[in-house]
Amino acid sequence: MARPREFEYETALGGAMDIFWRQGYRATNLPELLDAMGLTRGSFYKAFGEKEATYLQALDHYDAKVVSRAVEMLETCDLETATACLAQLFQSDASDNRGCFICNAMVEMGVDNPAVASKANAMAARLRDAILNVLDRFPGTAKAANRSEMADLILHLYFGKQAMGKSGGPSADWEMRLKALLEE
Amino acid sequence: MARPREFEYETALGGAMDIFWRQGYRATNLPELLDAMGLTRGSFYKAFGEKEATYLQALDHYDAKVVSRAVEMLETCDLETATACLAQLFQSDASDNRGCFICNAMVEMGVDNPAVASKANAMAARLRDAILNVLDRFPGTAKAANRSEMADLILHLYFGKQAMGKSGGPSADWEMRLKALLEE
DNA sequence: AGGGTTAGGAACCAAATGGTACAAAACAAC
DNA sequence: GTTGTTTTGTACCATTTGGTTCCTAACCCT
Repeated sequence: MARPREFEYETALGGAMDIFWRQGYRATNLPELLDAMGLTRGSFYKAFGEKEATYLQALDHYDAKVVSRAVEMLETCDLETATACLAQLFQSDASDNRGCFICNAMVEMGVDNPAVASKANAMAARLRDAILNVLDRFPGTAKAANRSEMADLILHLYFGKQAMGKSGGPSADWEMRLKALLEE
Repeated sequence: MARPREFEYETALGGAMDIFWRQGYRATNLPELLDAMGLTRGSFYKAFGEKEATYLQALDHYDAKVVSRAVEMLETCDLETATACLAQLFQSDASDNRGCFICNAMVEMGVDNPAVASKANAMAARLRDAILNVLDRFPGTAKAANRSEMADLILHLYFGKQAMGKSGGPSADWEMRLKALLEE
């Protein structure tokens, strides 16, 4: 029918997610973005449209890949490793301090880009629900009355840690902290 | 001796702080910055040098004005209002969701600008010490053994709240939360 | 093999970017 | 008022920005 593309859409989108995640939207110019995606201008604009649309798609990709994996991890963890699982959420899993894409997007784009804010809020809500799910499945982990509050608290701690981590300050043992927080 | 300047340095710097705080570094272009500072190009470059140097100075200004005021507030609050004072830290004091300049700077510039990261970390440490000071002055507010941990926890909650606030998600009653956290 | 269709890539573009040059203007000292 | 010094504002600049054009290449189908 026609010439087939020489790249995989998902792979290229993954590259876009990586660089937007690490550098943010405005700090990433087109040449850098194209390089990260392994594309040339022509194919990029044909397949992805504009830079901003690609950023939105990168957020969706983050939702589908990274957030979903975290949610799944929290849904399948067992009693013994509950706090460890929650703590795993906190440790940044990359050598560079890319932090959390949701947090980065909220801070950089949240104010004047409703589409970004909406997606970011939705992902944060997913995370909150998954945390609450852990607390609900293991009644010992928190007082029944305010499990919902506790989930929100942990979510806020998570965002705080991710934000502060980007400037490379001192880090902490979050498993111990969460254990102390939940076992009172 | 010579022609006097027609603007007040501090006032202009305050304007720079405001717009960098609200919009971030990269999202603020020179015309916007000049407008916010009430300056024209000529006087700006004579008095402030480059855009980046102005950003650094704006951070110092934030330290001297905003952070210092918060620290002072925490140092002078009394027992009855301890949690209220801490909670006051959390409420964003502006109509636009500008969040916290320290948090914004960490997320936007922390990774690839060591000067920004250093200043931001120093301000965060000041905030942490002031929180710890409150906990120390009022032994009832937290278990003695881990007051330092608790201060760090509250600081992280603060950053989390400020980061998430920028995307305008649902907010919460932080005075009640802090009270619950400290009175266990 | 040829036609139809889409991908790829380089050249190109207008606009916006941060930063500079320089002449006019406003003051102080004399 | 003249001189010396610094501010101010405009015009200007090179570079970078995101985005488009358009021609060629590659593939499928018949």
